[in-house]
Amino acid sequence: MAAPHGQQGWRPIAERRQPPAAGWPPDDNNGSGNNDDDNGRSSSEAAGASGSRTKRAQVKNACVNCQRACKKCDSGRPCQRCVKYNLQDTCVDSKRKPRKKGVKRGPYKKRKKNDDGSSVAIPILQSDPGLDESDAGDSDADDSGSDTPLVQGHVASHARFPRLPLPLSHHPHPPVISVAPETPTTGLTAAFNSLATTSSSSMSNASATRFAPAQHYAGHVGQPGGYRAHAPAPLPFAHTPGTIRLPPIASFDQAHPRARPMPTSASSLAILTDVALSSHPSPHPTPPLTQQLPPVYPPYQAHPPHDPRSPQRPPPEDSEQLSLQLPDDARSRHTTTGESDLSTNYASSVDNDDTHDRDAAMESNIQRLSRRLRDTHLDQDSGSDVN
DNA sequence: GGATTCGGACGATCAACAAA
DNA sequence: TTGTTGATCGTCCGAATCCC
Repeated sequence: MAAPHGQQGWRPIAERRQPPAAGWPPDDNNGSGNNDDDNGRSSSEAAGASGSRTKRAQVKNACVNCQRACKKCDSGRPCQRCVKYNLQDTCVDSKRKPRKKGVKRGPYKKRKKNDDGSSVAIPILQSDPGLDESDAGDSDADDSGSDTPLVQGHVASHARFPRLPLPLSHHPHPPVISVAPETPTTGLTAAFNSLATTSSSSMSNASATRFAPAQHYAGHVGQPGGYRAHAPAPLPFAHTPGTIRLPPIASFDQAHPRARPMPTSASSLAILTDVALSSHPSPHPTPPLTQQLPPVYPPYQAHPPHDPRSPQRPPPEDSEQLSLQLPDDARSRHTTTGESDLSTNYASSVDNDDTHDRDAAMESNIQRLSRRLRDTHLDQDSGSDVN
């Protein structure tokens, strides 16, 4: 984990660019000779002896291996790092997803002319007195009244594209991040919304009102096409055998401490269920969820993601899970629509039949969990005030 | 000790916006 | 039409952790 601010070892970013006294550079670049940026300068040089911070050089397009490892790449193919790890065969440019179009941006800061003719931006005052100036013109999660999505601004790439908790080579099945890519208009989300409201009743009102509909994630974590090769795109309520995967809420909360949109999704149901069950152990134990539900692989894949490092991966044995796959072209169809409305939902971008099949399966799971959750509450909370 | 994970800072790009 | 702004997407640093 990254050391949080204030912990030993943390340095300001600008300071981090300064080479430590010894052991520099660490990690992959250590002694590999590829510590030079594209301008031929070493990183320590680039850090700037003058004290003024210099830009961090980055390649236009990292190769897929470096991208996956979040490590420095170079413009050569194969790149130095791939050569070092004997990955020349797979050292190819990563694909960039096209930028979204039609995203509404709200009013800009008004520009005011200086005496010298130059213009300077001045912030637009917001009608909400609770917003300080730093919020003005800034799409924050608190600007819930705007037509901009709740989740805006920079979100750590790992929050947007969660990475695998273990090396792929250690996974008998690919882990799946569970984030709902559907909108509240679907039966699935509607069902979950009601459950979320119900199950959050024991929370404080403040917490409960922070529940946000699923589309607040839809433009980011739940958006098809936005997943790294090693971070499979999600299906609602997907899980791996042996464990239910939680959505990257912790990451999201760290990135947006003021905006905590609880994802109203099947994954949140999993969280709520886990919380409820852990705090209110049922007197009627049920089998583990993972024994009740078949493994679900991410959309666009008929098989688990292939890891070049572990060539032998058995195909999924349960054919039922394949019925939950999305058509191969769902992704491209979605990303080429150019829809400006982020509520354009994932489900609507795929065939209705597929959506219905998927929703039906998902709703079945939701309903099962809903019953469990409610039963648990009824068993344990009878007589207590859950309002 | 090397490999991997992962939070998050930082950079590049470009469409939306505002002013000329 | 042109310059500015800010959202989006990508790179990769570096600490923590894993694993041989």
